[in-house]
Amino acid sequence: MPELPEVEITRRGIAPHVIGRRVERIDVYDRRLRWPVPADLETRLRGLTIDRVDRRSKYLLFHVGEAALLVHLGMTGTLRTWHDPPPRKPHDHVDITFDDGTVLRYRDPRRFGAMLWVASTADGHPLLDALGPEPFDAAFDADYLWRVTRRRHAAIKLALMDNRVVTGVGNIYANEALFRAGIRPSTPANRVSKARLARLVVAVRAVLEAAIAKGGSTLRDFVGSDGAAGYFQLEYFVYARAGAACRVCKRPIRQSRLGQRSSFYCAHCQPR
DNA sequence: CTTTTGACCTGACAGC
DNA sequence: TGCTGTCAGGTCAAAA
Repeated sequence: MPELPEVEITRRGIAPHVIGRRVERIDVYDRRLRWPVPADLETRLRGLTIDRVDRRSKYLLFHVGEAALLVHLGMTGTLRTWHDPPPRKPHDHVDITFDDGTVLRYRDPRRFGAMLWVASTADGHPLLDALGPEPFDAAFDADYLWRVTRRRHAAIKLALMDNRVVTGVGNIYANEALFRAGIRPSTPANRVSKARLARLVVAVRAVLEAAIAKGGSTLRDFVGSDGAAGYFQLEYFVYARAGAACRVCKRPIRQSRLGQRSSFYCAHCQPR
């Protein structure tokens, strides 16, 4: 579910409730996430104070001194804070209780998410070390995109969704950004001109910013840290709109498949 | 190196 | 009311 905007919404919602708070207890009800929740997580984290909450790609990092708790929401994960949490429901896998009684609850029906321990953020972590630039980094520009796509013959949409190229862009926002940039998703990456890559950089940032401003996208189950839904799905130009009229030219939106993911585009607004 | 495919897991929905 | 098949926001690992 969550792409960069939803993870960022989660981060902003949670940070004020947990920064400066000391972890009093950790209850892991089900360790079977994408990787098992480390058996020693409780003993490592208990008693430590959260200094900062960062987002890197779609990962959240709860910094505690040199170390950090790393959380990924997978496809269906949500993190919510409660002052007085309701009874645990199925798929509520972890509760972290702070010294002021705040409870941070991790829920993830499909269990594609992760909760791991990073011993030293200075030393890096295998999941973080190979990541490309953040979309809002100055390093993500047309020259950079041009350089890293020279040997890529596969579709530009696959490059855009590759976290080594740029982080945080998933299926929804890749489709939306390519529409805004007027680029057909199936175009081989190395055949997109530098001028159009420059448009793509602008479009990626614009769509992510707009989504964050709307609280992210709630398709099935995403909610922010306070339980509020997002509304950006109402502004989609192409995603999940197969057969519907293009908001710009009124021609039908088409659907295809690239790398086992649904792709949506307007054949007129996104010419070959 | 790039590219493709399968795998992980649950729930929702369409069609029979 | 079942049952089966398909699809879903992610991304890793293996194989080509």
